[in-house]
Amino acid sequence: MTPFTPPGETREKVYRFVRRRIIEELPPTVREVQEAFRFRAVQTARQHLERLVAEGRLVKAQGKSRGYRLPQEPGTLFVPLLGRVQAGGLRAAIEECEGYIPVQSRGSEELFGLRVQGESMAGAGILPGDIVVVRQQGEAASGDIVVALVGDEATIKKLRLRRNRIELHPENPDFAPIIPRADECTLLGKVVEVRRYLEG
Amino acid sequence: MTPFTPPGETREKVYRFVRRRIIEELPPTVREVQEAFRFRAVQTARQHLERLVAEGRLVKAQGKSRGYRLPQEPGTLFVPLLGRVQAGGLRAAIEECEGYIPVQSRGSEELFGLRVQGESMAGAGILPGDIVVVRQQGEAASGDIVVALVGDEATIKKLRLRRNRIELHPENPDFAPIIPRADECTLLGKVVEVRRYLEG
DNA sequence: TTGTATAACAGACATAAGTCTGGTATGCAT
DNA sequence: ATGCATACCAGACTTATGTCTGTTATACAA
Repeated sequence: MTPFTPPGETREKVYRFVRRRIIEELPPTVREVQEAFRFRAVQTARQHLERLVAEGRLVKAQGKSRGYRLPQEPGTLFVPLLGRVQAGGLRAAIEECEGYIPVQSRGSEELFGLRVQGESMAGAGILPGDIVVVRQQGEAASGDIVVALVGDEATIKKLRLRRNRIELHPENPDFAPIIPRADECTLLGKVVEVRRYLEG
Repeated sequence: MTPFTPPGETREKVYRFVRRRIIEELPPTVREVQEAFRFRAVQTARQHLERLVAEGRLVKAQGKSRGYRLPQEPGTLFVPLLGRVQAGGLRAAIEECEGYIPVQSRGSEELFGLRVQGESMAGAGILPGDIVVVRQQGEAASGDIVVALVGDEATIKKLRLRRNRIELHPENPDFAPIIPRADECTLLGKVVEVRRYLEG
């Protein structure tokens, strides 16, 4: 009645199935697992699931339907994609955003996406049309790639902290560093991700 | 018995509650909505939910538990992130993936993520450690950036179609083009997106 | 052999959760 | 008033889903 299966092999497949389901749509019910693997008994699916919980590979909410979850969720959130940012208005720019893009994040940070204009960071692999994902913060470390409002337009540069001033360095020999006065430069945030869409 | 509530006000709150629950953890059951709003009847929660479905702000899977979902609005899907792909095994590599990343997609395509190794595409802004998102397809156009299995390892190059052969061009003068025999080269897919995580 | 462990099955029970019928109260337009 | 719509409540029915008890089969080690 029971064709022999190597220990753990089916459980491994069950784990992958459940993980995929949790990430892509909805955690499966015990019976959905049963059906996916053509088990003739619900209990077979349940045993595998409970075993995975015991091993710490899944966690569950006792008695709740679709209660199986991954131990630590990836945490995806949608951030506004801005076309450009002009003087005074990060707030305004977010209001008038082009759309939203999915980003993985621990959740408590304020992020936005910004479309890159110009070649000044080409040496760092940041090209015109790329999208940078920016975490809003008022300070950054030397060497960070940042978005700063200089004059009345936002720009992406590498930050250098000097004795008593800051410098914004392009990564392209055709461009010169910017050395702004403190009162004409606002740090909007730090670039945490770069994206390039090659289609559409 | 019924303190008057402005039309639609509660429903708006229900919508926000459900949306938050769907995005952050798990779609709520009807009774969970009921309890969240202290409705004394399940039906009250149900009416709001069904109304939201009728308005197109939610979709539901009839009869299934936790069946309320957001309309496919963001069109986001999670694709497996592969460390490396070796001879024969895109299937195997997907089974043993490192994790999943969120990608925007129309849905019907087979995508995967692949970590970049080597400097050979630096000229196109594709650097070591970057992640390329690849759409699986057996053919591509001249000029596309593709992932191909040459020998026993996957490589990322720009495709050139010639009379009776193909060429795989790096974007870096330090590397030479690859001109594979047809039987030793398999096209895995086309790069549709490039990502670089600057933190973690 | 015996005992133990894993994998799977059979059939049920209990509860969680979706669905339904009918009712009350308030506001608004006719 | 009458009719209609919205918001809400009561209680039940049905199905989905989690859980339980007990059984069979195979592999392996003492």
